[in-house]
Amino acid sequence: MSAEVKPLTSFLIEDILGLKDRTWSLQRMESCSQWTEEHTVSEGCFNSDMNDMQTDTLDVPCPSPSEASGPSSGGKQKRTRAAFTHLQVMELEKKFNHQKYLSAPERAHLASALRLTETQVKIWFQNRRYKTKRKQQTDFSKEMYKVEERILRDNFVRATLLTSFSKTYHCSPYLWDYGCSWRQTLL
DNA sequence: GGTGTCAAGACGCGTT
DNA sequence: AACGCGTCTTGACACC
Repeated sequence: MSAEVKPLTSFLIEDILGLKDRTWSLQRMESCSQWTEEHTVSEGCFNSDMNDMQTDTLDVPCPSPSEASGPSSGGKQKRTRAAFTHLQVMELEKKFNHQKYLSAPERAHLASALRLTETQVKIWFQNRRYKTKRKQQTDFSKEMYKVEERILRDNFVRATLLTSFSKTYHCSPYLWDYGCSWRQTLL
């Protein structure tokens, strides 16, 4: 790959995926140079069938704590956070958009194709479902807030108009049902 | 330093 | 008992 192309492809992928804020992602894209050389970012870079995926172009993720090598040299071991590559996240998202739950064989298949552990795939889907639910809840809350706000505003306008009307025509709006009706009354 | 994101930990629950 | 799930929290990391 030429030196001019690499940053551009990296930028495109980060821009499309909205992941510009991660410096490690750029570094990881460097190691996916073979992939960026041969493909453009669009639907169908990989076949949806994971059998056809180019697994050799996938970067290896940072080891999770459980996978971290060797016992700690006394005391608590520093927890490390695995950072999945763009390609791994892309494929996971693609699968998630297609189905929210995976069977055991599907999970095993996806895990081996993405070079992740089954647990990592399982946890990713778990977190992804929770994330979706949380977003739906916050969106709903925002919508409800807007509705309530509109109702309050409408009520205020109605009350103001009613007060103005009663003052103008000397009619107590609260006495209409008690014989006042639309007749003028002396207040 | 505060904040947002994300993988993983912790916990309780239901199912087999 | 083992497993997967939902839910919430934690710790690492990046950005401002």
